[in-house]
Amino acid sequence: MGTHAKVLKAGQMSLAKPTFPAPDHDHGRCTAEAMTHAEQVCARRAQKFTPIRRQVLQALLSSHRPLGAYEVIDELAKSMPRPAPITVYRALDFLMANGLVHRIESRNAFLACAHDHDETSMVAFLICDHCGSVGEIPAAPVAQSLTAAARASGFVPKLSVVEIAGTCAHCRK
Amino acid sequence: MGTHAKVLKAGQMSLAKPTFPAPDHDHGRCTAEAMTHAEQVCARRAQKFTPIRRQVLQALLSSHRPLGAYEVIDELAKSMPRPAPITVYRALDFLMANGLVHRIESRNAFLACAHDHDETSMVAFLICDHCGSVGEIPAAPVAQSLTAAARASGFVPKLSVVEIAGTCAHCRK
DNA sequence: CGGAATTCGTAAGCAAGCTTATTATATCCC
DNA sequence: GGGATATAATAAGCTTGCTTACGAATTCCG
Repeated sequence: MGTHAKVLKAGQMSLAKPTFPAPDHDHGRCTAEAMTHAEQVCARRAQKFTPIRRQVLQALLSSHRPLGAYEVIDELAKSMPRPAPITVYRALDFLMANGLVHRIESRNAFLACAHDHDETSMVAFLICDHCGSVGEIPAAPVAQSLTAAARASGFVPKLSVVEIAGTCAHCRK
Repeated sequence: MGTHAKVLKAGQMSLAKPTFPAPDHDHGRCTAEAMTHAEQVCARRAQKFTPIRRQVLQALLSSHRPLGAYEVIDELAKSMPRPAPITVYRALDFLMANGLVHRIESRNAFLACAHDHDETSMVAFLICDHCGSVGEIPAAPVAQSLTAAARASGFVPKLSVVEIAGTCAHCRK
């Protein structure tokens, strides 16, 4: 069997790129794009994109797998004196506050947000149990029905966590 | 607010209660019910509802708030020699395997399942940021659309985590 | 009864996640 | 320049979540 180079049905939602990164995609370029996007976001908001913040984001971008804080530290340690936890946590807080990084609750881990999705719209995470990589899918319609159901019981939703574990297309062979 | 269709198997009670527990509800009775339900489930499945398992469930039932493993230990320590972590984790595993307890991923905590909901159907959790209590809402329709969206990108979902943080009706005053 | 299987207790330990406290270094802006 | 403000580094430590290893107790069942 050759590569199951199945072209993903692009008809899905309103997302240009495939929601799941192909294992052979041009990762260098995809991280570069994410970095310039981060720069733009920070510039627009007059936030300082300092070296340590940049390096933490870079570490997270090194894969499409969520990394625990200590994994980030290990990653950074390869190219600089090992940073203290607090240093990394501060950078992560900053990156999350600016929508550049997501926290994957069910894994206690952090994921660089690869796409430039609308900040207000909700996303769901697809977490592959096999290769560990994570895809994002827009979950606006889902969010709507969830929100409606929640409100029906007098609950005012603020933040939603939708994380789905399973097997991604590339590992399902 | 919509009345969601209740398709229940014989022997199961209905989901007639509000999804969120009122602060002044008859908690003694609600835990008693949950205990007898647990007994029935265990009996039906020929599982042993041992004292320690019973006590762990009781501890979780002491509030509608999810408790961390160590909080459970603290709770148990009030009425017995402090149990070791492994003891509690074993009981929790058992209770989860039998659908009597949920794990709240975003909190690393455990919650006694108050209602007797259909085991196959999916639930979403509403977590109040203020009082910490948790309500459950049926999320079958949501699950369906999520699953469909996931499959569209070649992903095969196995386990879904839907946890919504916000403010409950009783704290919103 | 007596062996097998399940459950429980004891003891110890480890890694991850996150924090507090304090001092140093940039950066901004007047 | 120089004070105020934001950011980072250093150092230390705490809590929680969870595990391994192993022996004792209990229960099941032929």
